[in-house]
Amino acid sequence: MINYQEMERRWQNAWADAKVFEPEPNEKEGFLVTFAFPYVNSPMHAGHMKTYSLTDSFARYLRMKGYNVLLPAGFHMTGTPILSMAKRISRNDAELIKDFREIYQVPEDSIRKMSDPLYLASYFAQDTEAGLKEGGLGIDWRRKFNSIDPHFSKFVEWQFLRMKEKGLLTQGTHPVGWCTNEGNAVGSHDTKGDAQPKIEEMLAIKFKDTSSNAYFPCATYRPETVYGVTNIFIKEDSTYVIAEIDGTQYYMSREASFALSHQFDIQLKGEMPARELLKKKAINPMTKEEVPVLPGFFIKPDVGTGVVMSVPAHAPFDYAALERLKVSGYQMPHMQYKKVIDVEQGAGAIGKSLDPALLNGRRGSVAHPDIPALAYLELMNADSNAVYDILEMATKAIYKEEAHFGVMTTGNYTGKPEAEARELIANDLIKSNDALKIFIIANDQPIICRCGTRVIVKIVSDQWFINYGDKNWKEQVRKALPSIGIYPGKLRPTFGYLVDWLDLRAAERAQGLGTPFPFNPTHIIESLSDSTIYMIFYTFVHILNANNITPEQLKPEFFDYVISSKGNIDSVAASTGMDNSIIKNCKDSFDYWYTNTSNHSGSDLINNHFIMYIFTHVIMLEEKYWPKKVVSCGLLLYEGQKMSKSIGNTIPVRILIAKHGSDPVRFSSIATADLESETNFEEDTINSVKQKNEFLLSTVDMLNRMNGVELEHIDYWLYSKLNRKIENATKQMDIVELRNAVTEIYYNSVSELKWYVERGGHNQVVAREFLENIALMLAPIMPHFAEEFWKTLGNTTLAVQQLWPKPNAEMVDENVELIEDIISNTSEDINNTMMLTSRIPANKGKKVKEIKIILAEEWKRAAFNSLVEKREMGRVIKEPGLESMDKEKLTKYLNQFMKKLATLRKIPEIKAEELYASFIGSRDYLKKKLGTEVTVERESASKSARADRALPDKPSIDIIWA
RNA sequence: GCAGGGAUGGCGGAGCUUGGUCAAACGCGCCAGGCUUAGGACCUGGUGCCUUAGGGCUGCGAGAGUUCAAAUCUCUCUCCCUGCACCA
Repeated sequence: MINYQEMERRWQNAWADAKVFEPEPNEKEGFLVTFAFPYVNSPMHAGHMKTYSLTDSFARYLRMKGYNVLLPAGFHMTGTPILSMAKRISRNDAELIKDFREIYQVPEDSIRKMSDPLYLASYFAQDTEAGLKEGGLGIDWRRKFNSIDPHFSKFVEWQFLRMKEKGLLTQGTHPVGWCTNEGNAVGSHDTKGDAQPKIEEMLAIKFKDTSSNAYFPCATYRPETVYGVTNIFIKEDSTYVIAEIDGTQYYMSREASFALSHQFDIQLKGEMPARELLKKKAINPMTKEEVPVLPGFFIKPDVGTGVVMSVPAHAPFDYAALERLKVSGYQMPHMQYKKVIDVEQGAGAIGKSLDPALLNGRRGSVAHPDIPALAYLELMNADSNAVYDILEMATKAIYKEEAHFGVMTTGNYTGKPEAEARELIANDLIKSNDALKIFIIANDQPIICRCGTRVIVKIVSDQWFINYGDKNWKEQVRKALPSIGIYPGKLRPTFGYLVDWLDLRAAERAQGLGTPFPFNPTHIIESLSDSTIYMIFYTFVHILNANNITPEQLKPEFFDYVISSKGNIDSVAASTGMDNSIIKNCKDSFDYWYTNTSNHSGSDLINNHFIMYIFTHVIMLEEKYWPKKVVSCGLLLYEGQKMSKSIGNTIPVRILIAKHGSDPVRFSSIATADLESETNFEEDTINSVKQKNEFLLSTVDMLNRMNGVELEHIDYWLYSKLNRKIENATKQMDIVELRNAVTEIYYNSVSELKWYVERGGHNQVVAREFLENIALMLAPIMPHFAEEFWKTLGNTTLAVQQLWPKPNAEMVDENVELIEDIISNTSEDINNTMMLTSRIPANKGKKVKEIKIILAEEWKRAAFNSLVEKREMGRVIKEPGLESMDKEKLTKYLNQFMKKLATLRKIPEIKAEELYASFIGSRDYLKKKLGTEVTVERESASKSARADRALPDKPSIDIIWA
């Protein structure tokens, strides 16, 4: 049994001793391979490790291909998740502490200290580093840094300085989810249940109170229905207030006045009892009609403004509320339900958007086409008394239907599609000051901050953005994209799309660890924005460290010189106080490593990190330093399930490695699915890998027993398989499809080796060559095992320092492989046939005495191929070499193919004699396999009645029972 | 809603770019046999349906089409997954 822990430590030490992973520029071509540096707010789990080991494997592959490869690593500590983790610890969050204790096995005293975000980050950084080392990643640790190191901050400051000069930073306002208690923006990691606040825009249309100067701000998603308004709804048992915005007074619910106070400058001018409001009338700003205010049972005071305009013809809730009021005897004026949108003009049909299962065949029989809201309810076999869910469903359906097919039948935009009219009307209303744009949290459930406060929308002003929407910038990126290798290639359209999609992006935040934003030092640079070109820093950070360079010395002109080749070295030396040689060293190092890069990350980062990485490189660097490869790798499932804390299956990878060893874990995570797919990590795979590894190691004993000298048919076969394998595996490794490569290198090899032995292969030289190549090709994926295997095969060098095998095309021999296939197929055919014929009554009680394998005569292949080519029997008969044949024999043979002529393909050149010799040589094998006497004969010499059935690639079989 | 990706056997998952060699790789599961005190592991064979000689039939989300020939090309439909931003 392999002791993985012991073996892996041994080889990790050997690599360290040989300094394999501490490269410096040399005469070879350099290659900088990076993975998105770990975010250290929790321990690394198997999902993270998948990306890292995949990157390591690719780096190892490139190294064996002859590149001088650098794989560095650092840690990401910027931003709020670390902060919010620390806050949860200081709040004594029982759930989190339990996870840290039980899943992550963090010691008690460390947990306590984790209320300090810096402690927490450095704890997990150390833990992650240890995990990466145990995983055997070939990382140059001399270059380690983290994103809040003062040296690195200088680099980020330089980046933002230059980006501002290029005009790529802009200021503006934008809505964010906001916690009023903590006073900061909240993302999903700040909320209970990790819910992402969904911010949506609504319009509050201003209906003027006829008896005062105040307005009813009616919140709506559908301003175009303003033409169909019959009344206004409020919640009669809620508290309303008079809120003043910019000198204008509005009636709104108390809750709304609070939520909107972070979007507008609101002055409260006192309460307004709902019963007073119910006496009022208001003017529809679009139609100038006077409408009453009524109580609506469904109004939620905490959504929008708590004031809603009622469009009973198109809104099932409005319709239901009015009808219920009528029934309850509420004193109300006569009103006409006005249909303002028609779907049939737009090729729609009322009810088309409803789930057919709900309809029960009622579609088409619409009783009230003039009141779509009612029509929908009727189709669902409901009416104004419908329960909330039914009303909700009807609302969604009508909304969808009308947005899709609706055409305006009233107003300024009569005849226009509803979707278009909505935009136009909204703009008109805002322009004429008849509406306000408001934002709401649109999630179905209220979003609650971890501190317990309900999250609202705040408009942040003077916020700095990176303007990824800049036209010229986008244009440059579009030009750069075709020359960037994207793996998997399938993602190229996505990247193209994202280039168009990416727009303004906040560049700074009020909270979190990180680099102060140079143009507003009370804020920090947003955490994705400080990590777009950080790979540059790896190329010279170790030089800075070794020479004790202080952060203050890292002036912008230093980075200008090293990265952008601007300025001259003497003046940089003078202003920074650094030696010329150090600066030159940094510049040379950057130039050398940055010409060939490959950046790897999980597929979840495509639409932020990856795309920002490309954008920023293109704008900040000379073309020769632009990205060369980006590799996105699919996520990881654990035993078929997404890793998630709530399921409790986030497995810290160190625990997995301690249990199984790194190589089996690496193999199971990176080699069992193709690049873009989710890998399903299963312990079963681990076990089967371990067994195959044991088998491979044991082949050495088998080798030692081999004594063949002459090359035989089966040896050529193994050579052929080997070289074909090398060629295929290389192709797959080049495009980072490790799974396909592994199928070739590992799974197929094991079965080929078994076949080789089973078929009597016994040439030590051939088998050793095969195994050595397997060992080398496994080295990128299971580096420790590969070393062990390589050594066991008698080598004293390190596999990691060997070159990747080159295929020898001349050793690929289709003919030999084909013959082997024929032998194997024949054996299977015989087996099947024996089974079938054993059931014949005539054979009852008998045993197979002998099996005759009868090989076709040489002319049969020629005649067959000629038929495939000529398509006519008549022309085949006249072929030179065939024209002298017995016509009857020839046509009888060809006749069997005529009805399938279209599907036939030529049989490759196999010499009948060669096939015969191979079958003769395989007699022992077949005998053993079939457990009976086997004779091989030529068709011409056979006395069997079945002899003439022999085909060129399919010998005739005659089973003799006795 | 918009965008991208997908739908293959009991399951996972190839193949579909370049239509035929595809009843469909590889793996798992299942069945039978061997080995074993037993189990596990391992080895052999089988695993759509039918079949008394290597054969036939049905089949790759649904439907239609192109073709001598389609899992593979075209069109329509249904369903599923992912993302939609200031958040790592």
